[in-house]
Amino acid sequence: MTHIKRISELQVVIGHEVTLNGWLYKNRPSGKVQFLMLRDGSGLCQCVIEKDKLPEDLFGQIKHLGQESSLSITGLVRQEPRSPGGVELAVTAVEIHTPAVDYPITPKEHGVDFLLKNRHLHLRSQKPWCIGRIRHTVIDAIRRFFNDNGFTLIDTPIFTTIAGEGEQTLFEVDYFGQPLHLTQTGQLYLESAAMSFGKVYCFGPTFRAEKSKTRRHLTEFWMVEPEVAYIDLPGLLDLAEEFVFSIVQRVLKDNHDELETLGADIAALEATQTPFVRLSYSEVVDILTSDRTQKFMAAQLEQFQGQKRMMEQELAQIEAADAKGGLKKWQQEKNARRLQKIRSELVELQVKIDNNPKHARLAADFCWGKDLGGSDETIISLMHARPVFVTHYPKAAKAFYMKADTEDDRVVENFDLLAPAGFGEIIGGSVREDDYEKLLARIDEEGYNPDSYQWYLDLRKYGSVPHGGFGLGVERTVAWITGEKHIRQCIAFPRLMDKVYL
RNA sequence: UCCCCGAUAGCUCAAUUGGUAGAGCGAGCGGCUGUUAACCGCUAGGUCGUAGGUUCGAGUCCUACUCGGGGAGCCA
Repeated sequence: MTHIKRISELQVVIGHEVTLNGWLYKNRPSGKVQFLMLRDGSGLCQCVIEKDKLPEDLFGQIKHLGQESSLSITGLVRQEPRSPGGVELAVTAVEIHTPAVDYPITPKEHGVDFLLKNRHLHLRSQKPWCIGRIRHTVIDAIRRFFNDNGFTLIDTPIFTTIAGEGEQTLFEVDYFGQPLHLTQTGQLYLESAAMSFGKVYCFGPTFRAEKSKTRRHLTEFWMVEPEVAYIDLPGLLDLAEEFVFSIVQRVLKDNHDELETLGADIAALEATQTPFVRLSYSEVVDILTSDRTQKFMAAQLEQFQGQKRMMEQELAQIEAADAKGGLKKWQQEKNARRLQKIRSELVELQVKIDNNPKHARLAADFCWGKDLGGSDETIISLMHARPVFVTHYPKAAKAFYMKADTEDDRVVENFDLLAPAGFGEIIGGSVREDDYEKLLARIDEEGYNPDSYQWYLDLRKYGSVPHGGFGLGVERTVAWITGEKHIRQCIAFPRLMDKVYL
């Protein structure tokens, strides 16, 4: 009796005959034996076909199958260390569903633009698949954490009537003639829910119309936002710390293989232990403008230039060897591939070398009162091996609803969490202003219409309590954990500024 | 909006100071019983992003435009 199995289940059915339903990832015919790499969505498995085990015409047909042809393969499961999952299938029967011809994405390298234009197909490749699995774990860990800690899920609206932090960054939609906006945060709605349930969270897509074309920005991304009644800033930091730690632990436990395939820095993730670093904004300003930062940047520049020299040396050596001649064909080809790789790495390195002095200058010239720029966050996070909390930003640089610090009225009780190794901000959060008069004054100062905020002000009228929360960007978190440079790889169908592919 | 870089075969990239467009991968055919981005032989595949200009001659130089990448500003 043959059972249909998924590749991820094969370890427990060694010695049995099973059927796998999947797609051809790679075919290596070799005379009288063929190695089919099959993927079925749960993993990869090598299937070995010996010529005399199948009808001759079927064996020939399989030999000419293109990548991504859909197949059902039946065979005996046996241990084989040379196969990706440690087991392989000794094939006894093959059913071809749909042969594929000229699949555009090959196991070789492709450019960013090409892959995004073919995102619907690229999703089948190893790298997007691994990232997708890790994203799934991250989201599951997020829900588990809040559900297990007494939080109630509240689904806040996508169409919103009021802005969280300034209206110029919102997408406007025509709602039966009335202008509404796509949500950029569920926070204001969540605050009212917190007064009902105590501890709540929302989780969904969020939209920003900012003209930001960087590796950290999407116009549509997913954000989870907890909001808690009766909490202060230290309480929020503890919550965020425990929360992020739990996500990292879950990914390490559930997705070790995927992290390895992606080449993620597993040791660095394991080193992400609590407590995280805690700095105030003012301390960060001191660090940025200090000699220590200038030395740090200079050391980094020196390191980049050292790498550049080494690469240029290798380049020259290879070119000299080529010019000398007498190389075998395979050596020439190997050299050509290496040259190509070095050249593209040199371009990337040169950008870092060019940017270093600019970023060093931005840091040195930083004045108290400005919001931290992307490069400033990068510098601070590069200087620390653990995530860094930055607290107490200047009031003027932050949103109207943040509570002023009781000791220093110039700053608010807020925090950002910077992921280590230069990834930058993954969380922004704050204690909310809970005093009716102070909040009304801030709304006036920002020039907003108080009528629009009537219901929000009501929360301060009826049993107001200290409360606060934060938002964590899912794609940024996934990018940090997986080691991806650009967050567009961390969502299935990314929406970029001025660019929607599919 | 500004700055830098780029656009050559299906994909990734070469092409010496302007002189007959190449390679690898992929595709097709053939070979190989243990392959791991396999290997070996053969074949097909191009209006060099678009438009104009300089020149005996332009992939290469000049101008404009289109598209893409990176960075800045702005922001999660």
